[in-house]
Amino acid sequence: MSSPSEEPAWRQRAVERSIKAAKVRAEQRVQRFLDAAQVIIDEKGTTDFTVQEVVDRSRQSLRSFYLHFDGKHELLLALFEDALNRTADQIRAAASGQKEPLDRLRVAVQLLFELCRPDPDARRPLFTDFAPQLLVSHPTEVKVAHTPVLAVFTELLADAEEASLLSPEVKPRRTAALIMQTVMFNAQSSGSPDDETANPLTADEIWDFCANGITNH
Amino acid sequence: MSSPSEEPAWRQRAVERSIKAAKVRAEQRVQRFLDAAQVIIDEKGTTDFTVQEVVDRSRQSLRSFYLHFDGKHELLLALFEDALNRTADQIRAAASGQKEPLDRLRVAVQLLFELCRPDPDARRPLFTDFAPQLLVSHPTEVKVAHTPVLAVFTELLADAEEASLLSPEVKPRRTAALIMQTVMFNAQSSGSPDDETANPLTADEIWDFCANGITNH
DNA sequence: CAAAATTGAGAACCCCATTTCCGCTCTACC
DNA sequence: GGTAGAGCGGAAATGGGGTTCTCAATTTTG
Repeated sequence: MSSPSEEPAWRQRAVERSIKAAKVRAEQRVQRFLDAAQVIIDEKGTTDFTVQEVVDRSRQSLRSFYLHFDGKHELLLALFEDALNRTADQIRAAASGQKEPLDRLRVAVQLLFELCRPDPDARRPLFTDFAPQLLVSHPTEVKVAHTPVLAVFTELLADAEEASLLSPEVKPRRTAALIMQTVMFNAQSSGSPDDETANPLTADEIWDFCANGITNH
Repeated sequence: MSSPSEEPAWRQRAVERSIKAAKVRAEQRVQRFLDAAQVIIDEKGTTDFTVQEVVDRSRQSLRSFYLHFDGKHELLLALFEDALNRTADQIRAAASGQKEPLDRLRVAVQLLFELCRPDPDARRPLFTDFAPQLLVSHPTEVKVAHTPVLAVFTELLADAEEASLLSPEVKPRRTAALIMQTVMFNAQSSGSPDDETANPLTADEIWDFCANGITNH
């Protein structure tokens, strides 16, 4: 009786109009939570905040928080997705500065590497803290969040393939995922650039590794 | 007066004898905790156990647990180290079955990949759960725990280098770390083999990636 | 304006790691 | 052989944090 297929269009529209206001309000509240969380993260340089802090900062209530989010993890995922979207844009922009497909790819790899590297000064614990944390608790959602960055690399690889710059067995889509994860994870466990330990992996090294492999041919 | 330099050797020995028994007892208790934890992990196929469970299983007490371990993380690290030691041995053994240096390396890469891949059937959540979890909380210790596996790959790469099979710019030690992490991390986020999703990365693919890179040369 | 839905403020609940308290037992040392 | 002390089991207590619940105030809707 109330199946969508039997709902007259006019009713749909009426309901929607009625709901729109509420929807806007809800979105505003959600945004306030997100903004508050982002501010806290920027301040503390870590994702070790409590839900209570976010609630206080956004001048709302716990009740409201759990009304809009399924839990803390959804908040984290939302922030993570935002960050990855921005990152994807940033990488795309940087890559577009190069003419040659392989140069574009190189720039993309090196930038992603620098962005994911843990740097105590730069305030971006999204990758160094969120990623591993969420990867444990919600691997599927994390993969989805990676999509925009993955898309950039897929494009870049497709371009390179079209220019016959890649080995014939390289499949752009699959290799894009391979490269992205290789770069991101290796960046995270390479000490920060100013670390004195023996392992400050460089962006060049990782690019050489991805591009040329290790064999002597 | 009680400085070590003034302690006569006979006293040192006497004390040591006296302490040895206690030490053995302590080691046995520690081992019972470790065994209990391992059993629970094997049963549940996850590392989501509580300290209380381990205590009950080992028929000891919470008090005793915190007397022997600084906290849950030490227990996890201990298990993780054990697992990585066994893994290193296993890889070394498998690799030794091959004659050619590059074949040994390939076998090592492929085996490590399979071992780190999340397989619901195989009971080894050490890599899929521990690693990310500990990497967040105790990155330094995790790196130390990786040492034995890293050593295997360093040897294999050194062999290959000696046989002039590697590109000249490849540094065995650094590249070993690069390969190990690339393999481990990519394995963890590649769906299990029987997964229907589009991304069941294969051991061959990751080997090709590491060995040959992506460029067309 | 009245009914209904949304919020706020805060207490309450739960899970779990970690600590603490109280006896008991076994070891070490005289 | 006996006694002080360390080691230990059992269980209650503490504490941090996420999540839920209660109730009254407020806003939105009709």
